[in-house]
Amino acid sequence: MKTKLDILKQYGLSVTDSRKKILELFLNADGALAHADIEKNAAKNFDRVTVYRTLQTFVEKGIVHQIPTTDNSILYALCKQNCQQGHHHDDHVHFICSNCDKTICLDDVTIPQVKLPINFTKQQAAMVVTGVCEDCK
Amino acid sequence: MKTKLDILKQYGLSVTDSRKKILELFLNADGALAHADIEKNAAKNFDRVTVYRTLQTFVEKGIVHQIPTTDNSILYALCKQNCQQGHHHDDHVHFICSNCDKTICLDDVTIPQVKLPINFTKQQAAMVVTGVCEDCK
DNA sequence: ATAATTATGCAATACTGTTGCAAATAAAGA
DNA sequence: TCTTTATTTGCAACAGTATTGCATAATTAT
Ligand SMILES: [Mn+2]
Ligand SMILES: [Mn+2]
Ligand SMILES: [Zn+2]
Ligand SMILES: [Zn+2]
Repeated sequence: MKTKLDILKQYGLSVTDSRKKILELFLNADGALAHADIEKNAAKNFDRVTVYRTLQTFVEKGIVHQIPTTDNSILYALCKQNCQQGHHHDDHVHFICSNCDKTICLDDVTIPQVKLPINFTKQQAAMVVTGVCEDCK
Repeated sequence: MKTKLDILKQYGLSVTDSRKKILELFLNADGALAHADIEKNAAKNFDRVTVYRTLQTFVEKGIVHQIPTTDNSILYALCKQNCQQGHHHDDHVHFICSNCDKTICLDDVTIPQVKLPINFTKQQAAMVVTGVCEDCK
């Protein structure tokens, strides 16, 4: 089984308390986390700034990916595929439950292709579906 | 031709200087606008708070819709279809150009259906594609 | 024209995110 | 293991973003 420590080393990061703690939060979470969630659960011991910097590092390294929202908050979730430095393979759909507010990576639901107008070139695509999740059904 | 005034009346809003001005900005814009854009162009005369409240009202009424981003900013764009109070028909793809940074409503590109896992119910879907736009090609 | 309703501006306040720098910690090398 | 080097952290200061209550001003309805 892959430990927090393994993951940090695998991505070439030095192993520190805050990184271990924040990574643990992701491993135990059943949905995506907002900065505020992490701050609430981890920042008792760590400075706010450290949380910002850790999340930024994790995104850069490809340990977590970001999920866009329309409420001025970014959500973060563990990358499950083989994401690497500056190259995410985050082609799955995200689901936000309007009842329990959890955001879930639907790792098996691939973002469908779309035909863009002529002269538009695609680099990345994100898809967020809102609705009612299986638990709230 | 439908004027600013018509639009405001159509949605049951009282006609005020700030609403007219902000609506004008949207009508003249060739892409989506961030709060900051509006503040920069309109807030010479209006208070910041008024911009917040106006955008909120426009979203509620269905005059503009929001576009999610991963940079802690919300973008707003005019609704072109028949959106109404609390019921947006915003089923088109949004395109963010990584070169010129403009965000464009691809009104003719419909968000494709996705098959959700069992016991998940869909309410809304948003899709944001990044890449290079026709002007920057 | 007047009254009732609604929107605005202002001030205060809270929340969110960034930067520089010194101290602390971790990794690399002997 | 001890020492050196590189990296990370916390703090403080600051800038930017968003929300609220309330008095005043503007708009709409009568
Ligand atoms: Mn995901
Ligand atoms: Mn749009
Ligand atoms: Zn739910
Ligand atoms: Zn462009």
